[in-house]
Amino acid sequence: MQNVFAPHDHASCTQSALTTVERACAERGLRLTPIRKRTLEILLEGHHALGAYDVLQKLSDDGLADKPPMAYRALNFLVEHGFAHRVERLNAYVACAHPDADHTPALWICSDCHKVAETAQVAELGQRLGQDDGFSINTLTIEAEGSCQQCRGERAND
Amino acid sequence: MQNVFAPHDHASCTQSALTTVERACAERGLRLTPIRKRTLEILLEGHHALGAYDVLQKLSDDGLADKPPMAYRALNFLVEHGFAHRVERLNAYVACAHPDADHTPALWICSDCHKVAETAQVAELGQRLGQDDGFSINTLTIEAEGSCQQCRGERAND
DNA sequence: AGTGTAATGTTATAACATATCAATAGTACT
DNA sequence: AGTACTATTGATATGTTATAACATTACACT
Repeated sequence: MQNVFAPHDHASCTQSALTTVERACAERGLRLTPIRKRTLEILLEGHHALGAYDVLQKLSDDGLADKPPMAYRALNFLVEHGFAHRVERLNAYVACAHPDADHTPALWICSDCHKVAETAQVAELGQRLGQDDGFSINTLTIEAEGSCQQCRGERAND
Repeated sequence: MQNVFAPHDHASCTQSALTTVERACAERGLRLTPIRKRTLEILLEGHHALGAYDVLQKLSDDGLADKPPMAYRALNFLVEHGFAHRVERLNAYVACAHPDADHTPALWICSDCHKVAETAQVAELGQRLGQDDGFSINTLTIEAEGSCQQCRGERAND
């Protein structure tokens, strides 16, 4: 998994995510309807978290949806099936960087460039944390705000 | 640190938290004004997360505050100084179970009894996670939703 | 065509949060 | 005590995020 904070070929990055999701939907009998697909594309435009109303605005520009529930439904579909993540700290959403894996990600939110990256699976870690307290975890949220290597590097050159 | 999910002497639990916060404020030159103190007491009434407007309602019942900013100011004061935590997943607030330590807690949210517990410090763990990605963490959020031992035990008896 | 289910469309409102400015209370100094 | 300073509170208005509830349309299967 490449570092989303670093410069990269974003077009191919987007395309591969889209293809992966399309395949996953086909396999699982899920319908990637126009609204849902466009919502995913919108989230994939950058590695930034977008609020539901930001997404709605773009959907509205495209004439696809113009009421809050429409955006929320599409976003919830993507989140439910692991094609996007909700960023709790931002009340916002990001496209998933590797939608083919069933994973509990840790999200890194750079407060400088506002990009959001995710790590590999950390579910195991959570289970271990919970066990100490006899707590059985359904869903785990790990999010950090800080600064990415790229932004720290740039600040050093100021 | 005792298990908040388990039955316990809540009066003394509350009292000791209150005393600890009072002492901390005295030491650090912070003003635990009536609104702030009452807000803490409200959060301490149970180990549940309360929304800002729930808190506001109670403050209003006591004639202490009746406008949203008043509740938010008190809550933010408590959170800033480590006397309460914001639960991102719930957009809600819990009293801190050990307000004397500077800590990054992991919060366990029982979806059955709705109590919220916290573990000991997990900041170190986060730093380690972040390092792998060259990410420098300012604040770390770890929250899990699941079921506590007590509620699982009770369900077994259904 | 008829039925069941999933998805979309629409209205209204609930729930959460803050910007801004005015008034007041506490505090520190002369 | 009086003044200046700062923190806190009081009040208005609005911004932002999210969902309940219900109607309609599209699709899949018989």
